[in-house]
Amino acid sequence: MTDRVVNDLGIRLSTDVLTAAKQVLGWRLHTEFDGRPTEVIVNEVEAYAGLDDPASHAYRGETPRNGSLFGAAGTLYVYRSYGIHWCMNIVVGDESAPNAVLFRGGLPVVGGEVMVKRRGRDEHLADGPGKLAQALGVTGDEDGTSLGHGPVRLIPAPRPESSQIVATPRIGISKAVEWPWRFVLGSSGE
DNA sequence: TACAAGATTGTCT
DNA sequence: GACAATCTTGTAG
Repeated sequence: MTDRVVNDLGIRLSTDVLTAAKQVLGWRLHTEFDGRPTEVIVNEVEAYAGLDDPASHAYRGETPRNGSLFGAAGTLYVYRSYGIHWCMNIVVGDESAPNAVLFRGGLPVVGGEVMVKRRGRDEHLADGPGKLAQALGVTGDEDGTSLGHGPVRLIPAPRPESSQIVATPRIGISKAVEWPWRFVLGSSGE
């Protein structure tokens, strides 16, 4: 195994981005802003392999925009999508391998009312990367914070059976679209 | 300095 | 099913 203890998190996470992506499925994303906690179970992710992945924001090297990607493992990378939405990633590589796992969706378990208020609707609360960030109240202000002790935390959970993990091609990208690096827990994604 | 593209979502037809 | 919204970054001239 290539697992190692991730900075600040006190958890073991593989440095291999594909393995790490499958590891975080079933884990919980917890945020707390203004004393209002929210939490979801991660059920959809995508892997981005930094310098080796044409679809990754890190592919062209470090810029002010993607600087967090080149930070320590366990760092939260938040970027603006299409000028409107925020999307959340966890960095799982290191300075030389800016790998990241994109959180694409989750199941609300805590703070449902808060998420409904933030989203302005009571369904489809977190079934997309932009929706997930909005439901959890995450914005660019949280970019670069630690998922171990920042306002956004990742909580490990027992790993689901591998038979419950479905691999499919990634969505919404124009490069390396055929790589099956999107992982969905159960059959909820398709 | 100007322009094109992007890891999306919500609304309208 | 098709398209508009919206803004930051990267690239070309």
